[in-house]
Amino acid sequence: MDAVYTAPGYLFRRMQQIAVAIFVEECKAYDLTPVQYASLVSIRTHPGIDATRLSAVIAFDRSTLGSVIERLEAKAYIERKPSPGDKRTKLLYLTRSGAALLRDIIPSVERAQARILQPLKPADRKTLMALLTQLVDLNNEASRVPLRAEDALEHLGKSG
Amino acid sequence: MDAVYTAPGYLFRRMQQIAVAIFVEECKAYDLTPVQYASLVSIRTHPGIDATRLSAVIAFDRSTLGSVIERLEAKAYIERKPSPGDKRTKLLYLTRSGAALLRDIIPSVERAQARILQPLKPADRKTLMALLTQLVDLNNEASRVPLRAEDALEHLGKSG
DNA sequence: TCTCGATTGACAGCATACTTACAATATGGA
DNA sequence: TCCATATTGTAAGTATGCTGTCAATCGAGA
Repeated sequence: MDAVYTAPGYLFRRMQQIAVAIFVEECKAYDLTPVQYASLVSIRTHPGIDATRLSAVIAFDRSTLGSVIERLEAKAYIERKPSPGDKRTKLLYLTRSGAALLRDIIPSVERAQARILQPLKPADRKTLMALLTQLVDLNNEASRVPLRAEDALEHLGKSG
Repeated sequence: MDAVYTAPGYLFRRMQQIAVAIFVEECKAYDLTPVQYASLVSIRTHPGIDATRLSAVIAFDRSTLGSVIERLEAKAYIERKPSPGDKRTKLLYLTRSGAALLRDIIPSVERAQARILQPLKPADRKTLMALLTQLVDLNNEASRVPLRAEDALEHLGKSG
């Protein structure tokens, strides 16, 4: 591993940084980070989810997510309500303002996601995304916080 | 962008986290992070480089790199010497101990890099790496700290 | 019912990443 | 030579991302 440039780990780090830079640039009018955006989307999909389950649903670290939620609450995009059944957990809900933000920001997010892959030919974009999706899925257990979307939903009301 | 799971940005973030987790696991005997490793490798390749040029050579943020260098110096893997020509810059060199560490850690790093791609079929690994390399290169200017390997070397002694 | 083990949110501590700012120093042009 | 401008390292402030730990709470089994 003489030069670092050909190592997959190095390239994934670079791509992550590029993806974040593009996201932030496209969404700068909204002052929302990629992590905050993903959290909002998942809270909208699963209203009343708690922080631990949210961390499993988006595969983000539980400790980190705590401060992300704090910031989202400070910006009044979500609110935390005590759980009736379990005094330990706090349930997460989008506020009206959070729902509105999500509606407004989506075009910018889509533009960002498109820009990330834009330099490749359309066929190559498809190929890369297919392989990337596969690789993330197959390596799920290797990450510190594996994705547990299904399991997490088991414990919710799970109407849908 | 209803579900976050299909967004390239989300997938690159996940892969980066997976790659770091695998690196750390394989290299835990050495207590070295991926960023610290990349810095050491580049300092070995370019002895006497300064921090600003190093940041361009590996495309890491200049501010962040400051503390990375501090930690590497604290561990005695590198040393900083004042530049004879320029009182502002400090030149970076591997110590004997840093060079030894690099020699020892390389098998673990190679194992980590192989493990990252292992779940894919060999042909798919090649395809993914080719597309990823292309995409990083074509998006170079989009990142906050574009790679400037060539330019950076211009200003050095540049024996090789 | 009581107790032990697990879960939850919170916190401390470390390591990237990025922004802005600043003092010391260099450099090029008037 | 002098001065406006740029560069370098550093620092402060914010945001992930991870490791621990802890108290409060929960749940299951004796």
